[in-house]
Amino acid sequence: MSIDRRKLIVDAATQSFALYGYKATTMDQVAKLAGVGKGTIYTFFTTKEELFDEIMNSLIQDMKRVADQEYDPGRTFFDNLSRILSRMLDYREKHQLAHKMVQEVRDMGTPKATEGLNRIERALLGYIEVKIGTAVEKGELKPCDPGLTAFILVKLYFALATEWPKSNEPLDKESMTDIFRSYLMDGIAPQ
Amino acid sequence: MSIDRRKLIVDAATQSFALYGYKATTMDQVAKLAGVGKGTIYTFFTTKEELFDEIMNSLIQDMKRVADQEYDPGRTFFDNLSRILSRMLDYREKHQLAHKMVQEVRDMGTPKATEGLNRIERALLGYIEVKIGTAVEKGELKPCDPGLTAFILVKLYFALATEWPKSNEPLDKESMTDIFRSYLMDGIAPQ
DNA sequence: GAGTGACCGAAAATGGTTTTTGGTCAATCA
DNA sequence: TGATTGACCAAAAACCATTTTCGGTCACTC
Repeated sequence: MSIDRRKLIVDAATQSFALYGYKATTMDQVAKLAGVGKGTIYTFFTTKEELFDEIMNSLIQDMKRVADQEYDPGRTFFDNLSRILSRMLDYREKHQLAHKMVQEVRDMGTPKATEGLNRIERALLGYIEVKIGTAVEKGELKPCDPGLTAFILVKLYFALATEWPKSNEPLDKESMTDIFRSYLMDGIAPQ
Repeated sequence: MSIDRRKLIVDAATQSFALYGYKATTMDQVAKLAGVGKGTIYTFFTTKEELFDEIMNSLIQDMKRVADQEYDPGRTFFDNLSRILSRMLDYREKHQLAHKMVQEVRDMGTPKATEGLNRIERALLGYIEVKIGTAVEKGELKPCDPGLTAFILVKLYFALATEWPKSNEPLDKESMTDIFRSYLMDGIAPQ
């Protein structure tokens, strides 16, 4: 059996997207990196977009794996939540491809990269939504709309982690957990 | 006493900024609209930016006036809060100049327009911060960092009002108030 | 028949030229 | 004589014709 050309292509493309971003990686470059003719790419993927989509799928799967690693059923919902969200933020910063996407969206607004980031966000929301459903069942949370609750928790976490520091002292992980607990678990009504 | 040229200029500039945005209004145009020579503008404002800044000051002052109008000391903190925030959102949509700024930032990212919107946001945060301080004093809220709390409340409100509808059914004003009450007043911990 | 790379049209980058624009200031009022 | 003006300037932006790049195809090769 000959070498797996498909894998060669996907690996080369992953590397190129991570290094140069979506817009700046060319199909010629991917072909050369993979050591295959350009035409060969098009026997596996009909367009550059489709190739990118597959790679984004893998990225999302990987993030899910990492999130699962962080989850500990022995801990409370909010503890797990803030650890998972913190880990996801970290992933976005440290993982080469994810980081490049963020940068490309910020600096050039490439539509396809934006779409990719949106898919990641939707996947994260879906993931948290499930965890919320479980927490509600286990009685760790009041009954609530899991979709809406996921949205609130994720948006708030990201706003605190990325926008708050723009005009204030950054919050460390523990403060974030405390804030989440006091504002969202207990509420800020007196008593 | 001759006509108030300064006012002529400010009015003309306000109209032009509202109609064409920051980038697309030229000092020549403002001069012509105001019916004065271009040089005259520079006897009152050293740069286009300074002229714009003064107009933004007026806008912010006006928003504050509108917010104050919405405030009713007889109502609860959360009721006032969500009515004020809803009114501010509405203002940004309906007020010609504010609306044009939002559009210009979205479509072209004009730095000076972005700065203007940031100033508005900071002013709003400051305004809410004061209201929170009062509410804490009156015992309507637990003691908390008013700056942080204002950030959380405003960010969450705007996310729910502008981002949530992108992939969900929009929330009407009453739902928003309910959400705020149940998530932030009472918290989502059981009991 | 799997694999390739020369080739194609469309889109984007390039760069040199023209136009616009924020800001100045000598001339001109009043 | 101090307020007002608009021709003027340099720098930035807009334009536009030309070239280059790039995603995708397909006749050819092995």
